[in-house]
Amino acid sequence: MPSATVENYVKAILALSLEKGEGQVGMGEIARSLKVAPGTATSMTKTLEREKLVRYKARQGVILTAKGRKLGMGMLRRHRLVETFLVKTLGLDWTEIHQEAEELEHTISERVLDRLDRFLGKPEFDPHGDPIPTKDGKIVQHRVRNLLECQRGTIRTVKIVTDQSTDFLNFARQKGLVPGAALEVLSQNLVSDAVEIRIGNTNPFIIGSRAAKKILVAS
Amino acid sequence: MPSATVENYVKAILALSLEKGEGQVGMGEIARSLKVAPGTATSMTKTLEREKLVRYKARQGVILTAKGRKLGMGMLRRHRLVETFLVKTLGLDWTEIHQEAEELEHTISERVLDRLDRFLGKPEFDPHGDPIPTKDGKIVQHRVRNLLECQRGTIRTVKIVTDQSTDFLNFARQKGLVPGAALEVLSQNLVSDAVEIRIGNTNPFIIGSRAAKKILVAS
DNA sequence: ATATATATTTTGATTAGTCAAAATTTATTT
DNA sequence: AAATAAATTTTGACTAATCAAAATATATAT
Repeated sequence: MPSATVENYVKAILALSLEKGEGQVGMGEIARSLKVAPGTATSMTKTLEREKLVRYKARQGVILTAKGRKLGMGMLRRHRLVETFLVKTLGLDWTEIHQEAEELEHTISERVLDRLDRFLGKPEFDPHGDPIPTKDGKIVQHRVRNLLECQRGTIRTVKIVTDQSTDFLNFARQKGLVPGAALEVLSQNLVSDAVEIRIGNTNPFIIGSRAAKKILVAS
Repeated sequence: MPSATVENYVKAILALSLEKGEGQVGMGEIARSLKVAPGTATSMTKTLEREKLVRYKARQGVILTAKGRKLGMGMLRRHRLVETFLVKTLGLDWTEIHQEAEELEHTISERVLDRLDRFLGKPEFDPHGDPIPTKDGKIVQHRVRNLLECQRGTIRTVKIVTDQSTDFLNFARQKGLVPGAALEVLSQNLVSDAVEIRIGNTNPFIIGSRAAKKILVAS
Protein backbone atom coordinates (compact mmCIF):
# COMPACT_ATOMS: atom_id res chain seq x y z
CA MET A 1 0.00 0.00 0.00
CA PRO A 2 1.60 3.30 -1.06
CA SER A 3 1.92 5.96 1.63
CA ALA A 4 0.03 9.24 1.31
CA THR A 5 3.37 10.85 0.48
CA VAL A 6 4.07 8.47 -2.37
CA GLU A 7 0.54 9.03 -3.67
CA ASN A 8 1.08 12.78 -3.60
CA TYR A 9 4.35 12.57 -5.51
CA VAL A 10 2.84 10.39 -8.20
CA LYS A 11 -0.19 12.66 -8.45
CA ALA A 12 2.04 15.71 -8.79
CA ILE A 13 4.17 14.06 -11.46
CA LEU A 14 1.07 13.05 -13.41
CA ALA A 15 -0.43 16.53 -13.13
CA LEU A 16 2.83 18.16 -14.24
CA SER A 17 3.31 15.88 -17.22
CA LEU A 18 -0.31 16.36 -18.28
CA GLU A 19 -0.06 20.12 -18.15
CA LYS A 20 3.28 20.11 -19.95
CA GLY A 21 2.01 17.64 -22.51
CA GLU A 22 5.25 15.71 -22.02
CA GLY A 23 6.16 12.69 -19.94
CA GLN A 24 9.42 13.83 -18.43
CA VAL A 25 9.31 15.97 -15.28
CA GLY A 26 12.29 17.60 -13.54
CA MET A 27 13.15 17.61 -9.87
CA GLY A 28 12.70 21.37 -9.59
CA GLU A 29 9.14 21.19 -10.87
CA ILE A 30 8.25 18.44 -8.44
CA ALA A 31 9.87 20.26 -5.54
CA ARG A 32 8.04 23.51 -6.32
CA SER A 33 4.75 21.77 -6.86
CA LEU A 34 4.89 19.92 -3.54
CA LYS A 35 6.67 22.71 -1.65
CA VAL A 36 9.60 20.57 -0.58
CA ALA A 37 13.33 21.17 -0.89
CA PRO A 38 14.89 20.02 -4.19
CA GLY A 39 16.96 17.39 -2.42
CA THR A 40 13.82 15.89 -0.97
CA ALA A 41 12.35 15.49 -4.44
CA THR A 42 15.50 13.71 -5.61
CA SER A 43 15.45 11.34 -2.70
CA MET A 44 11.73 10.55 -2.90
CA THR A 45 12.14 10.00 -6.60
CA LYS A 46 14.50 7.14 -5.83
CA THR A 47 11.91 5.66 -3.52
CA LEU A 48 9.36 5.88 -6.33
CA GLU A 49 11.78 4.13 -8.62
CA ARG A 50 12.26 1.32 -6.11
CA GLU A 51 8.46 0.93 -6.13
CA LYS A 52 8.57 0.86 -9.94
CA LEU A 53 6.26 3.85 -10.16
CA VAL A 54 8.68 5.97 -12.23
CA ARG A 55 11.74 5.65 -14.39
CA TYR A 56 14.44 8.04 -13.27
CA LYS A 57 17.38 9.37 -15.27
CA ALA A 58 19.76 11.35 -13.09
CA ARG A 59 19.85 15.04 -14.03
CA GLN A 60 17.06 14.53 -16.56
CA GLY A 61 13.94 13.77 -14.62
CA VAL A 62 11.30 11.12 -14.11
CA ILE A 63 8.63 9.52 -16.26
CA LEU A 64 5.73 7.57 -14.82
CA THR A 65 5.66 3.86 -15.55
CA ALA A 66 2.35 2.17 -16.43
CA LYS A 67 2.01 1.31 -12.75
CA GLY A 68 2.67 4.91 -11.77
CA ARG A 69 0.21 6.28 -14.30
CA LYS A 70 -2.42 3.89 -13.01
CA LEU A 71 -1.88 5.00 -9.41
CA GLY A 72 -1.91 8.65 -10.47
CA MET A 73 -5.15 8.27 -12.39
CA GLY A 74 -6.61 6.49 -9.39
CA MET A 75 -5.71 9.49 -7.25
CA LEU A 76 -7.32 11.90 -9.70
CA ARG A 77 -10.42 9.74 -9.64
CA ARG A 78 -10.48 9.72 -5.84
CA HIS A 79 -9.89 13.44 -5.60
CA ARG A 80 -12.50 14.44 -8.13
CA LEU A 81 -15.18 12.06 -6.94
CA VAL A 82 -14.70 13.26 -3.39
CA GLU A 83 -14.95 16.89 -4.52
CA THR A 84 -18.13 16.10 -6.42
CA PHE A 85 -19.60 14.43 -3.35
CA LEU A 86 -18.72 17.34 -1.11
CA VAL A 87 -20.49 19.81 -3.38
CA LYS A 88 -23.39 17.75 -4.70
CA THR A 89 -24.32 15.81 -1.62
CA LEU A 90 -23.08 17.77 1.36
CA GLY A 91 -23.53 21.20 -0.19
CA LEU A 92 -20.07 22.57 0.53
CA ASP A 93 -18.94 25.60 -1.41
CA TRP A 94 -16.75 24.90 -4.43
CA THR A 95 -14.11 27.25 -3.03
CA GLU A 96 -13.46 25.05 0.01
CA ILE A 97 -13.49 21.50 -1.31
CA HIS A 98 -10.01 21.20 -2.78
CA GLN A 99 -8.19 21.04 0.54
CA GLU A 100 -10.76 18.69 2.01
CA ALA A 101 -10.41 16.27 -0.90
CA GLU A 102 -6.64 16.54 -0.64
CA GLU A 103 -6.86 14.74 2.72
CA LEU A 104 -9.75 12.38 2.12
CA GLU A 105 -8.38 11.01 -1.15
CA HIS A 106 -5.71 9.08 0.74
CA THR A 107 -7.98 7.26 3.18
CA ILE A 108 -10.98 6.38 1.06
CA SER A 109 -10.94 2.75 0.04
CA GLU A 110 -11.66 1.37 -3.41
CA ARG A 111 -14.84 -0.17 -2.08
CA VAL A 112 -16.17 3.08 -0.65
CA LEU A 113 -15.08 4.93 -3.74
CA ASP A 114 -17.09 2.63 -5.98
CA ARG A 115 -20.18 3.08 -3.82
CA LEU A 116 -19.70 6.83 -3.90
CA ASP A 117 -19.39 6.75 -7.66
CA ARG A 118 -22.61 4.80 -7.98
CA PHE A 119 -24.38 7.00 -5.41
CA LEU A 120 -23.42 10.11 -7.38
CA GLY A 121 -24.60 8.57 -10.66
CA LYS A 122 -21.13 8.04 -12.16
CA PRO A 123 -20.45 11.72 -12.82
CA GLU A 124 -18.09 12.59 -15.68
CA PHE A 125 -16.89 15.96 -14.42
CA ASP A 126 -16.10 17.44 -11.04
CA PRO A 127 -17.31 20.85 -9.80
CA HIS A 128 -14.37 22.64 -11.43
CA GLY A 129 -15.11 20.97 -14.75
CA ASP A 130 -12.21 18.52 -14.63
CA PRO A 131 -12.98 15.08 -16.07
CA ILE A 132 -13.21 12.20 -13.59
CA PRO A 133 -11.17 9.17 -14.72
CA THR A 134 -13.11 5.91 -14.94
CA LYS A 135 -12.20 2.98 -12.75
CA ASP A 136 -9.83 1.63 -15.38
CA GLY A 137 -7.99 4.93 -15.66
CA LYS A 138 -9.57 6.26 -18.84
CA ILE A 139 -10.19 9.98 -19.03
CA VAL A 140 -12.47 11.87 -21.43
CA GLN A 141 -10.36 14.92 -22.07
CA HIS A 142 -12.56 17.29 -24.04
CA ARG A 143 -10.92 19.72 -26.39
CA VAL A 144 -10.33 23.02 -24.62
CA ARG A 145 -8.30 26.18 -24.95
CA ASN A 146 -7.71 29.04 -22.56
CA LEU A 147 -9.04 32.57 -23.01
CA LEU A 148 -5.73 33.80 -24.45
CA GLU A 149 -5.80 31.24 -27.22
CA CYS A 150 -9.38 32.08 -28.04
CA GLN A 151 -10.39 33.81 -31.26
CA ARG A 152 -12.08 37.16 -30.57
CA GLY A 153 -15.76 37.54 -31.19
CA THR A 154 -16.95 33.95 -30.89
CA ILE A 155 -19.22 32.62 -28.16
CA ARG A 156 -17.61 29.92 -26.02
CA THR A 157 -18.70 27.74 -23.13
CA VAL A 158 -16.56 27.66 -19.99
CA LYS A 159 -15.42 24.10 -19.34
CA ILE A 160 -12.73 24.08 -16.66
CA VAL A 161 -11.44 26.46 -14.00
CA THR A 162 -7.91 25.22 -13.40
CA ASP A 163 -6.84 27.24 -10.34
CA GLN A 164 -8.54 25.66 -7.35
CA SER A 165 -7.45 28.13 -4.69
CA THR A 166 -10.25 29.65 -2.64
CA ASP A 167 -9.34 33.17 -3.73
CA PHE A 168 -9.34 32.43 -7.43
CA LEU A 169 -12.57 30.45 -7.26
CA ASN A 170 -14.29 33.27 -5.40
CA PHE A 171 -13.08 35.69 -8.05
CA ALA A 172 -14.18 33.42 -10.88
CA ARG A 173 -17.64 32.90 -9.45
CA GLN A 174 -18.07 36.60 -8.78
CA LYS A 175 -17.32 37.28 -12.44
CA GLY A 176 -19.58 34.45 -13.58
CA LEU A 177 -16.68 32.41 -14.95
CA VAL A 178 -18.03 29.00 -13.95
CA PRO A 179 -18.33 25.77 -15.94
CA GLY A 180 -21.28 26.04 -18.28
CA ALA A 181 -21.22 29.82 -18.63
CA ALA A 182 -21.29 31.21 -22.19
CA LEU A 183 -18.90 34.05 -22.87
CA GLU A 184 -17.36 36.12 -25.62
CA VAL A 185 -13.77 37.31 -25.68
CA LEU A 186 -13.89 40.89 -26.97
CA SER A 187 -10.17 41.61 -26.95
CA GLN A 188 -6.82 40.30 -25.78
CA ASN A 189 -3.83 42.49 -25.16
CA LEU A 190 -0.72 40.83 -23.85
CA VAL A 191 1.17 44.10 -23.47
CA SER A 192 -1.40 45.75 -21.23
CA ASP A 193 -2.04 42.29 -19.75
CA ALA A 194 -5.77 42.64 -20.32
CA VAL A 195 -8.49 40.35 -21.64
CA GLU A 196 -11.92 41.83 -22.16
CA ILE A 197 -14.87 39.50 -21.67
CA ARG A 198 -18.62 39.63 -21.89
CA ILE A 199 -20.85 36.99 -20.33
CA GLY A 200 -24.23 36.74 -22.04
CA ASN A 201 -25.33 40.32 -22.48
CA THR A 202 -24.08 41.69 -19.16
CA ASN A 203 -21.53 44.51 -19.02
CA PRO A 204 -18.11 43.54 -20.39
CA PHE A 205 -15.24 43.36 -17.89
CA ILE A 206 -11.49 42.95 -17.96
CA ILE A 207 -9.28 40.34 -16.33
CA GLY A 208 -5.51 39.89 -16.42
CA SER A 209 -3.92 37.44 -18.83
CA ARG A 210 -2.66 35.35 -15.94
CA ALA A 211 -6.25 34.78 -14.88
CA ALA A 212 -7.45 34.37 -18.48
CA LYS A 213 -5.05 31.48 -18.87
CA LYS A 214 -6.72 29.62 -16.04
CA ILE A 215 -10.17 29.63 -17.65
CA LEU A 216 -10.59 26.91 -20.25
CA VAL A 217 -13.40 26.98 -22.82
CA ALA A 218 -14.61 24.50 -25.39
CA SER A 219 -12.69 24.72 -28.64
CA MET B 1 -3.23 19.35 14.88
CA PRO B 2 -2.80 15.93 16.50
CA SER B 3 -1.39 13.16 14.32
CA ALA B 4 -3.50 10.12 13.45
CA THR B 5 -1.33 8.17 15.88
CA VAL B 6 -2.02 10.54 18.75
CA GLU B 7 -5.73 10.42 17.92
CA ASN B 8 -5.66 6.64 18.03
CA TYR B 9 -3.94 6.50 21.39
CA VAL B 10 -6.41 8.95 22.92
CA LYS B 11 -9.33 7.07 21.42
CA ALA B 12 -8.00 3.78 22.79
CA ILE B 13 -7.47 5.25 26.25
CA LEU B 14 -10.99 6.68 26.25
CA ALA B 15 -12.50 3.38 25.10
CA LEU B 16 -10.56 1.43 27.73
CA SER B 17 -11.51 3.73 30.57
CA LEU B 18 -15.16 3.70 29.49
CA GLU B 19 -15.31 -0.07 29.37
CA LYS B 20 -13.49 -0.39 32.69
CA GLY B 21 -15.66 2.32 34.25
CA GLU B 22 -12.46 3.81 35.65
CA GLY B 23 -10.23 6.64 34.54
CA GLN B 24 -6.81 5.10 34.95
CA VAL B 25 -5.46 2.88 32.18
CA GLY B 26 -2.22 0.87 32.27
CA MET B 27 0.48 0.64 29.63
CA GLY B 28 -0.17 -3.04 29.01
CA GLU B 29 -3.81 -2.42 28.19
CA ILE B 30 -2.92 0.33 25.75
CA ALA B 31 -0.22 -1.75 24.11
CA ARG B 32 -2.53 -4.74 23.68
CA SER B 33 -5.37 -2.61 22.41
CA LEU B 34 -3.25 -0.89 19.77
CA LYS B 35 -1.05 -3.92 19.06
CA VAL B 36 2.23 -2.16 19.79
CA ALA B 37 5.10 -3.19 22.06
CA PRO B 38 4.73 -2.13 25.71
CA GLY B 39 7.70 0.20 25.44
CA THR B 40 6.04 1.99 22.57
CA ALA B 41 2.99 2.67 24.72
CA THR B 42 5.17 4.11 27.45
CA SER B 43 6.99 6.37 25.05
CA MET B 44 3.86 7.61 23.25
CA THR B 45 2.27 8.21 26.61
CA LYS B 46 4.96 10.77 27.33
CA THR B 47 4.21 12.47 24.04
CA LEU B 48 0.54 12.61 25.02
CA GLU B 49 1.52 14.14 28.35
CA ARG B 50 3.58 16.82 26.62
CA GLU B 51 0.46 17.64 24.59
CA LYS B 52 -1.51 17.81 27.85
CA LEU B 53 -3.88 15.10 26.68
CA VAL B 54 -3.23 12.79 29.64
CA ARG B 55 -1.79 12.82 33.13
CA TYR B 56 0.79 10.09 33.54
CA LYS B 57 2.03 8.52 36.77
CA ALA B 58 4.96 6.19 36.14
CA ARG B 59 4.12 2.57 36.86
CA GLN B 60 0.49 3.45 37.51
CA GLY B 61 -1.00 4.50 34.22
CA VAL B 62 -2.61 7.44 32.45
CA ILE B 63 -5.83 9.39 32.87
CA LEU B 64 -7.26 11.62 30.15
CA THR B 65 -7.31 15.34 30.87
CA ALA B 66 -10.33 17.43 29.91
CA LYS B 67 -8.54 18.20 26.65
CA GLY B 68 -7.88 14.53 26.05
CA ARG B 69 -11.45 13.54 26.80
CA LYS B 70 -12.66 16.18 24.38
CA LEU B 71 -10.39 14.90 21.62
CA GLY B 72 -11.40 11.32 22.34
CA MET B 73 -15.10 12.13 22.22
CA GLY B 74 -14.50 13.97 18.96
CA MET B 75 -12.94 10.82 17.55
CA LEU B 76 -15.88 8.67 18.65
CA ARG B 77 -18.18 11.19 16.98
CA ARG B 78 -16.17 11.08 13.78
CA HIS B 79 -15.98 7.33 13.76
CA ARG B 80 -19.64 6.71 14.45
CA LEU B 81 -20.97 9.34 12.07
CA VAL B 82 -18.78 7.98 9.31
CA GLU B 83 -20.02 4.44 10.00
CA THR B 84 -23.59 5.65 9.90
CA PHE B 85 -22.97 7.38 6.59
CA LEU B 86 -21.35 4.31 5.08
CA VAL B 87 -24.35 2.14 5.94
CA LYS B 88 -27.24 4.57 5.56
CA THR B 89 -26.12 6.50 2.52
CA LEU B 90 -23.70 4.29 0.63
CA GLY B 91 -25.31 1.00 1.59
CA LEU B 92 -22.20 -0.79 2.80
CA ASP B 93 -22.66 -3.84 4.94
CA TRP B 94 -22.38 -3.28 8.71
CA THR B 95 -19.70 -5.99 8.86
CA GLU B 96 -17.26 -3.99 6.75
CA ILE B 97 -17.59 -0.43 7.94
CA HIS B 98 -15.44 -0.44 11.06
CA GLN B 99 -12.10 -0.62 9.26
CA GLU B 100 -13.19 1.96 6.71
CA ALA B 101 -14.19 4.40 9.43
CA GLU B 102 -10.95 3.71 11.24
CA GLU B 103 -9.11 5.41 8.36
CA LEU B 104 -11.57 8.11 7.38
CA GLU B 105 -12.04 9.40 10.93
CA HIS B 106 -8.58 10.96 10.83
CA THR B 107 -8.94 12.94 7.63
CA ILE B 108 -12.49 14.22 7.81
CA SER B 109 -12.59 17.88 8.82
CA GLU B 110 -14.88 19.44 11.38
CA ARG B 111 -16.63 21.27 8.57
CA VAL B 112 -17.35 18.16 6.55
CA LEU B 113 -18.34 16.29 9.68
CA ASP B 114 -20.96 18.89 10.55
CA ARG B 115 -22.41 18.73 7.06
CA LEU B 116 -22.48 14.96 7.24
CA ASP B 117 -24.27 15.14 10.59
CA ARG B 118 -26.90 17.44 9.17
CA PHE B 119 -27.24 15.37 5.99
CA LEU B 120 -27.84 12.23 8.07
CA GLY B 121 -30.42 14.00 10.22
CA LYS B 122 -28.29 14.20 13.38
CA PRO B 123 -28.49 10.49 14.17
CA GLU B 124 -28.17 9.48 17.83
CA PHE B 125 -26.87 5.95 17.30
CA ASP B 126 -24.56 4.26 14.83
CA PRO B 127 -25.28 0.97 13.03
CA HIS B 128 -23.92 -1.09 15.93
CA GLY B 129 -26.13 0.77 18.38
CA ASP B 130 -23.38 2.87 19.92
CA PRO B 131 -24.41 6.42 20.82
CA ILE B 132 -22.93 9.23 18.72
CA PRO B 133 -21.49 12.03 20.87
CA THR B 134 -22.85 15.50 20.14
CA LYS B 135 -20.58 18.23 18.89
CA ASP B 136 -19.88 19.39 22.45
CA GLY B 137 -18.86 15.90 23.53
CA LYS B 138 -22.04 14.87 25.32
CA ILE B 139 -23.11 11.27 25.02
CA VAL B 140 -26.51 9.74 25.74
CA GLN B 141 -25.46 6.48 27.32
CA HIS B 142 -28.61 4.46 27.70
CA ARG B 143 -28.77 1.96 30.51
CA VAL B 144 -27.67 -1.42 29.22
CA ARG B 145 -26.51 -4.77 30.49
CA ASN B 146 -25.04 -7.77 28.72
CA LEU B 147 -26.78 -11.10 28.28
CA LEU B 148 -24.95 -12.65 31.24
CA GLU B 149 -26.22 -10.00 33.61
CA CYS B 150 -29.74 -10.42 32.35
CA GLN B 151 -32.51 -11.90 34.48
CA ARG B 152 -33.91 -15.06 32.89
CA GLY B 153 -37.36 -15.02 31.42
CA THR B 154 -37.83 -11.35 30.61
CA ILE B 155 -38.10 -9.86 27.13
CA ARG B 156 -35.30 -7.42 26.28
CA THR B 157 -34.41 -5.25 23.31
CA VAL B 158 -30.92 -5.53 21.82
CA LYS B 159 -29.23 -2.13 21.99
CA ILE B 160 -25.53 -2.51 21.19
CA VAL B 161 -23.28 -5.11 19.57
CA THR B 162 -19.88 -4.29 21.01
CA ASP B 163 -17.56 -6.51 18.95
CA GLN B 164 -17.18 -4.88 15.56
CA SER B 165 -15.12 -7.52 13.83
CA THR B 166 -16.51 -8.80 10.56
CA ASP B 167 -16.73 -12.36 11.87
CA PHE B 168 -18.64 -11.50 14.99
CA LEU B 169 -21.03 -9.20 13.17
CA ASN B 170 -21.78 -11.88 10.60
CA PHE B 171 -22.47 -14.32 13.39
CA ALA B 172 -24.67 -11.82 15.27
CA ARG B 173 -26.72 -10.99 12.20
CA GLN B 174 -27.11 -14.64 11.29
CA LYS B 175 -28.54 -15.25 14.77
CA GLY B 176 -30.73 -12.15 14.59
CA LEU B 177 -28.84 -10.40 17.37
CA VAL B 178 -29.04 -6.90 15.90
CA PRO B 179 -29.99 -3.57 17.51
CA GLY B 180 -33.77 -3.45 17.89
CA ALA B 181 -34.32 -7.21 18.11
CA ALA B 182 -36.45 -8.45 21.03
CA LEU B 183 -35.14 -11.51 22.82
CA GLU B 184 -35.56 -13.63 25.91
CA VAL B 185 -32.71 -15.21 27.86
CA LEU B 186 -33.88 -18.68 28.76
CA SER B 187 -30.85 -19.83 30.75
CA GLN B 188 -27.28 -18.93 31.57
CA ASN B 189 -24.72 -21.47 32.64
CA LEU B 190 -21.20 -20.20 33.25
CA VAL B 191 -19.79 -23.65 33.85
CA SER B 192 -20.93 -25.09 30.55
CA ASP B 193 -20.26 -21.65 29.04
CA ALA B 194 -23.75 -21.56 27.49
CA VAL B 195 -26.47 -18.94 27.22
CA GLU B 196 -29.79 -20.01 25.76
CA ILE B 197 -31.71 -17.39 23.83
CA ARG B 198 -34.98 -17.11 21.98
CA ILE B 199 -35.71 -14.30 19.53
CA GLY B 200 -39.44 -13.61 19.18
CA ASN B 201 -40.99 -17.05 18.83
CA THR B 202 -38.31 -18.65 16.69
CA ASN B 203 -36.40 -21.71 17.86
CA PRO B 204 -34.18 -21.08 20.88
CA PHE B 205 -30.43 -21.32 20.34
CA ILE B 206 -27.29 -21.33 22.43
CA ILE B 207 -24.28 -19.05 22.32
CA GLY B 208 -21.13 -19.00 24.42
CA SER B 209 -20.82 -16.66 27.39
CA ARG B 210 -17.96 -14.82 25.69
CA ALA B 211 -20.34 -13.91 22.87
CA ALA B 212 -23.22 -13.24 25.26
CA LYS B 213 -21.12 -10.61 26.99
CA LYS B 214 -20.79 -8.69 23.74
CA ILE B 215 -24.52 -8.26 23.22
CA LEU B 216 -25.98 -5.42 25.28
CA VAL B 217 -29.72 -5.09 25.91
CA ALA B 218 -31.86 -2.38 27.50
CA SER B 219 -32.06 -2.68 31.28
C1' DA C 1 35.97 29.16 -24.54
C1' DT C 2 35.49 30.83 -20.16
C1' DA C 3 32.69 32.62 -16.59
C1' DT C 4 28.39 32.68 -14.49
C1' DA C 5 23.96 31.12 -13.40
C1' DT C 6 20.81 27.36 -12.69
C1' DA C 7 19.48 22.75 -11.59
C1' DT C 8 20.50 18.59 -9.35
C1' DT C 9 22.59 15.50 -6.18
C1' DT C 10 24.91 14.35 -1.94
C1' DT C 11 25.73 14.65 2.83
C1' DG C 12 24.67 14.94 7.52
C1' DA C 13 20.95 16.00 10.79
C1' DT C 14 16.28 15.86 12.60
C1' DT C 15 11.55 14.11 13.97
C1' DA C 16 7.77 10.71 14.75
C1' DG C 17 6.78 6.28 15.61
C1' DT C 18 8.16 1.88 16.09
C1' DC C 19 10.64 -2.73 17.93
C1' DA C 20 13.59 -6.01 20.71
C1' DA C 21 15.76 -6.83 24.56
C1' DA C 22 17.79 -5.49 28.93
C1' DA C 23 16.90 -3.28 33.40
C1' DT C 24 13.91 -2.13 36.92
C1' DT C 25 9.92 -2.05 39.83
C1' DT C 26 5.83 -4.02 41.85
C1' DA C 27 2.95 -7.94 42.92
C1' DT C 28 2.31 -12.77 44.10
C1' DT C 29 3.71 -17.14 45.78
C1' DT C 30 5.54 -20.19 48.57
C1' DA D 1 11.01 -12.99 53.81
C1' DA D 2 12.85 -14.73 49.73
C1' DA D 3 11.87 -16.22 45.26
C1' DT D 4 9.36 -15.84 41.26
C1' DA D 5 6.29 -13.74 38.05
C1' DA D 6 4.31 -9.86 35.77
C1' DA D 7 4.29 -5.23 34.31
C1' DT D 8 6.77 -1.26 33.13
C1' DT D 9 10.56 1.55 31.71
C1' DT D 10 14.91 2.32 29.47
C1' DT D 11 18.17 1.79 25.87
C1' DG D 12 19.77 1.49 21.35
C1' DA D 13 18.48 0.82 16.75
C1' DC D 14 15.57 1.39 12.62
C1' DT D 15 12.53 3.63 8.76
C1' DA D 16 10.19 7.34 6.23
C1' DA D 17 10.23 11.89 5.14
C1' DT D 18 12.07 16.01 5.63
C1' DC D 19 15.68 20.25 5.61
C1' DA D 20 20.01 23.06 4.99
C1' DA D 21 23.99 23.51 2.93
C1' DA D 22 27.88 21.80 0.28
C1' DA D 23 29.30 19.55 -4.02
C1' DT D 24 28.64 18.72 -8.72
C1' DA D 25 26.88 18.96 -13.33
C1' DT D 26 24.66 21.39 -17.13
C1' DA D 27 23.19 25.38 -19.63
C1' DT D 28 23.68 30.24 -20.95
C1' DA D 29 25.94 34.40 -21.83
C1' DT D 30 29.41 36.94 -22.83
